[in-house]
Amino acid sequence: MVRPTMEDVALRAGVSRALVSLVMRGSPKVSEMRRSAVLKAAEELGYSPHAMARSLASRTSTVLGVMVSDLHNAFFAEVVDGIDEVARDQGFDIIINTGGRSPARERRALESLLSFRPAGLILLSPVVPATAIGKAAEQLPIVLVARSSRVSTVDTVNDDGEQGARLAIDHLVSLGHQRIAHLDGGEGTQAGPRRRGYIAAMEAHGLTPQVVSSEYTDAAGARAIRSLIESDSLPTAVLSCNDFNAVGAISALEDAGLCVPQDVSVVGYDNTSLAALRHISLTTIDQPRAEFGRLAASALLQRVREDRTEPVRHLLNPSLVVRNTTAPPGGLR
Amino acid sequence: MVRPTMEDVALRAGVSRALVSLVMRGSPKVSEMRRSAVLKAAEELGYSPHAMARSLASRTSTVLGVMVSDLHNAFFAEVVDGIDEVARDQGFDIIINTGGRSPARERRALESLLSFRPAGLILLSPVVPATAIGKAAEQLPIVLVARSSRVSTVDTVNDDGEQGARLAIDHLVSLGHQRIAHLDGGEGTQAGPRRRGYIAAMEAHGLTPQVVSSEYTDAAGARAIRSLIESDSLPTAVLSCNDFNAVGAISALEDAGLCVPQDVSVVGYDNTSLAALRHISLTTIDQPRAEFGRLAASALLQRVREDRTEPVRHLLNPSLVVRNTTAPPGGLR
DNA sequence: TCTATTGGTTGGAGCGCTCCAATGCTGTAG
DNA sequence: CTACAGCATTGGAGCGCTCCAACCAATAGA
Repeated sequence: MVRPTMEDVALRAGVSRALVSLVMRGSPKVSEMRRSAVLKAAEELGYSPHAMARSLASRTSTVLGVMVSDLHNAFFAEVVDGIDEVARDQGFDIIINTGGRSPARERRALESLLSFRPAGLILLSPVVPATAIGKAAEQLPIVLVARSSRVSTVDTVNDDGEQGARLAIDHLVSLGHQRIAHLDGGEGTQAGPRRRGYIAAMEAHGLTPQVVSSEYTDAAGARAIRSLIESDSLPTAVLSCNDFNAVGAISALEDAGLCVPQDVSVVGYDNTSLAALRHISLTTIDQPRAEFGRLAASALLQRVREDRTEPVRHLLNPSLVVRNTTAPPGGLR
Repeated sequence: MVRPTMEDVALRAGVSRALVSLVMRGSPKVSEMRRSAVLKAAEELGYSPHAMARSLASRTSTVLGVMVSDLHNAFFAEVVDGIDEVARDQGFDIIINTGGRSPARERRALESLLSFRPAGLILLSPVVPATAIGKAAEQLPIVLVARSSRVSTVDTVNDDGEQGARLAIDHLVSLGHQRIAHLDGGEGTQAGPRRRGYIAAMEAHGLTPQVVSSEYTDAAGARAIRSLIESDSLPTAVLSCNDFNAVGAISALEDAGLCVPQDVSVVGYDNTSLAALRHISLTTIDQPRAEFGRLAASALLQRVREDRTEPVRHLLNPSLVVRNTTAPPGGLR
């Protein structure tokens, strides 16, 4: 249960501790002979450097902290993939912590992450108040994903929700739809831009927007559809606020004996793994999630290594993924 | 960008560094007067202790490392919730790292986690070779979740896959099914117990097992069903190795013009959020995921704090969740 | 009065490492 | 034969903290 130290390796290899340190950091100014002797000794002892001691001594860190607001959401998993890719590439490790969707837990997670003195922090869709972020930003570089900020020490990476909604509407209109409702995400993150984009796109096409209040869940999507059917105002196409909502909408439509997409077309948003399931095969809007992660990590590393100080604001373009839930209205082809 | 140290606080409060240390650790042997002076100075300076320096000096850690083999799988999110709950309760922080489903990345994640010298490690369904785990177990306590081990220094938390499969078969048999196939998970974790449980349950009912080779994906589930249809050996019910596989099976059945559950019943395994979607509404086997996490964290902390040395093997009981993909065979009701 | 005892406080050593100035060593030029 | 690079190597200081033995009143007991 006790790990060997640099001293142990040095002793075994018959060199000084400083030399072992040089070898471990891959310094070129070490003779091949010593290097191999040290590596051999380290191998035999099962030695690996103590990251904390290293960072303490060097007053630098090769760790990026990542706070994920909700681990249950696969959206973040792909962002983390992107972060991981870039970080690993540049010799950085990442440690993740989760905020569990509550500001209190998130605050604690932030504290915990900070106590490791990482080189920087990436916050995925955090819900903590802006002041807490601003305060942390005084201590280290911070990048926000899926949340905006005006603090100049903080970089942000977001998708353009308005454009995403526009893509969906353009697609539906090009299929021949005129009556297109939007099942709205209410207070949910990013619901605002999507709604605005929907309204703007409808008006640009000379059509009347029809916003139906709903939420980011499949139950809410089903409820919204039922209310549309009851009030006899079912359109020929629906843009849901996200994929879950869309799946709920689809099942409510099928329950009512309607066919998707022959009777009603449905478009989701987010392109979660759900949408790709052959059983669902949902037309949806894709956000470049891995790209979010890559950009976030790159932005952070620029601050860390290149001392950039002016803030970066990435606004990425979503894209349309056409699957089997959209077709021309009235079943015509 | 430079954080104050204990020295700074001591200076400001007019006391020694050691006293500040005592206050920070909540020692009772500090006079009220000094304590408040120190806390005030710390507050004013925005001081918070440096976790790494602390752990280096004390040769102990209040951090638990968690390696999640696949962040995309919501299964793990709930386990992490359970871990987090217990750990936080006992004053431990957790740091998460992801293996990205590849042994190489997982190995790296393990290394990275170890370099922080946490008090212990929880590995969620790891795919690294047992030897790597055994080696790590020489350095710190390790708990494995959803993977078994014979190493005596390693604790394990698993669900009883055999029992889960039995529950599913009993349910189907009680509905009247006689011909029930198992879409097998192949090399996947936990596929073995589930297969064994299926075979044992079938034989216990005097029925002939029919194991179809498949995988943990929806595409594989669909493929398996198509092969059954082609070979004209489609049973009246199917037990899939997991929910994804089941969803693939369902869509292949529907593509073939068959109705679920009227023509064929389908049971999944895992009770992922997918299964609960009304559009899918899958009968499946639930594992107590948060309980996995709680037990794993408790087991680890017992090793850490109470020096337990004999291994613990938790085997939790899964339960059947009946939804809308199972019914009596032949559509009879 | 002197010695124990106690509760509060302190300086110093040391955790495992990095960094730096200094050292030894070879080889080549003066 | 000395001088001087140039390179490989080393000891020591120090990162921010904890831990421990020592210390210092102030009070209690003899």
